[in-house]
Amino acid sequence: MEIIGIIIADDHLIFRKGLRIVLNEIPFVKVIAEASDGNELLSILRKNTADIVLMDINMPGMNGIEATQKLKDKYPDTEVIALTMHEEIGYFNKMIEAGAKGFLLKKTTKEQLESAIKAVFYGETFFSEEFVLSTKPKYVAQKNTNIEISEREKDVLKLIAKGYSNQEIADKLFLSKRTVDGHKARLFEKTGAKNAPNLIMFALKNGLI
Amino acid sequence: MEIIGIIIADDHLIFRKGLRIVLNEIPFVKVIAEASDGNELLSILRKNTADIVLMDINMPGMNGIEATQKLKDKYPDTEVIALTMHEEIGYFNKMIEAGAKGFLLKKTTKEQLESAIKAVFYGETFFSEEFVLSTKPKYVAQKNTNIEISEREKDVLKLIAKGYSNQEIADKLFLSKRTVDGHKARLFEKTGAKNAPNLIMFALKNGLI
DNA sequence: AAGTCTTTAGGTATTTATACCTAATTTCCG
DNA sequence: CGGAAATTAGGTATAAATACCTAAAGACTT
Repeated sequence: MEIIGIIIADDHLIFRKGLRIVLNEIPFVKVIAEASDGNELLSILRKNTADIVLMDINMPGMNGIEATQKLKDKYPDTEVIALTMHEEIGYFNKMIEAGAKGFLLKKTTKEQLESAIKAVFYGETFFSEEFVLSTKPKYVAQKNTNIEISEREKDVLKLIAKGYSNQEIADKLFLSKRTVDGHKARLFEKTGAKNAPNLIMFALKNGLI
Repeated sequence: MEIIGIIIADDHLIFRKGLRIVLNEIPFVKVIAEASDGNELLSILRKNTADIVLMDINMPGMNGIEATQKLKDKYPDTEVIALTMHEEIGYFNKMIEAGAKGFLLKKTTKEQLESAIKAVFYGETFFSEEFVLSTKPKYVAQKNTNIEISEREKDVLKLIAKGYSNQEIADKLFLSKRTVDGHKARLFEKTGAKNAPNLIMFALKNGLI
């Protein structure tokens, strides 16, 4: 059997180490590298080839969804298996759209990991049972509430959360106050929030900040 | 330096393995055993003595809070450091009451882990920064900046979060708008928030709503 | 090359929020 | 009972936010 080369992308040091140990126990698997966020992953991929990336979703800097999009764009032969917490199940939809071929919960077993890696390597998909069972209704419900917040809008959002006025935000980002007004108006429109406090509620509930 | 004996209690296989690897890199630490839930932990303690238990909160069977209570009851010299996900921050008080002496997020660093183990072993307490920032500081390091929010203020706070204007809140609570203005001003004063969005941030971080 | 999206920004008007005052009831605790 | 805190609310001002407009430059896609 061929050796399957794997890269781990996760911001948890402890999780990375543990995953590496478990993967080392699988004979046909070789761990090539570890990345602590999306940017590091892409930088590793410029020098190394991997068959599969085991990808966390919630990472600082570039998150798993964005990293998966960019990865599939540049290296379509490298497959992605998402490794998520139960709480991150809401991102299922986005990860699938980004190109992930497998989904496992972080409290997976060695056996399940082995099956998922084999399946995805040979062109199939693999979803852990817990995932399929607990996502189906949410998958449908999530689709129409799929909100895309641009980078600049996120910048503004974070500064609103810190308590800055539109003028102060404009000064910090070297923009006109009117531009900030505009970004904010678009945020209201996209999220359906009525005003700034409501927007913050929404953003925190949906993991936007 | 003495060798500090540690038991890991967590239901995640991968997390246990990773934690063991990281702990093995700390020279004065020895991992005695791993338990996958509270019952297994207590059964291990009947045959072994440990200085510190690194305890997950959310485990099947007996959870971390109950396990900590029973452990401190039978083995008062064994200290507990909680290792939690950010989402489990709400159990902070219960774990403290149960007798935990330290709190770390699961995405902790080796350095923080080392500091926490040393501190707790020598009779002190250790809380990771994120915990201190996002929980009520009444238990943490004698900082008595305890914020008391009255019932009426909480009512107003919740309606702000839902996106209502001061006038709308007044109508809903059968008050004058000026009264709502007043409650809000007091909330700003008490929390140190600059404005409404900032207040929502604060409230959510501190479990006020 | 055409079209879309993002980011930028201005005009104008209105609504809302916030600051800094004061002060009357009510409620609760020692 | 007495005093502190909570709840209520008004006056006056200013600052800020939000609602509608429009529009141009740059990035990105097909």
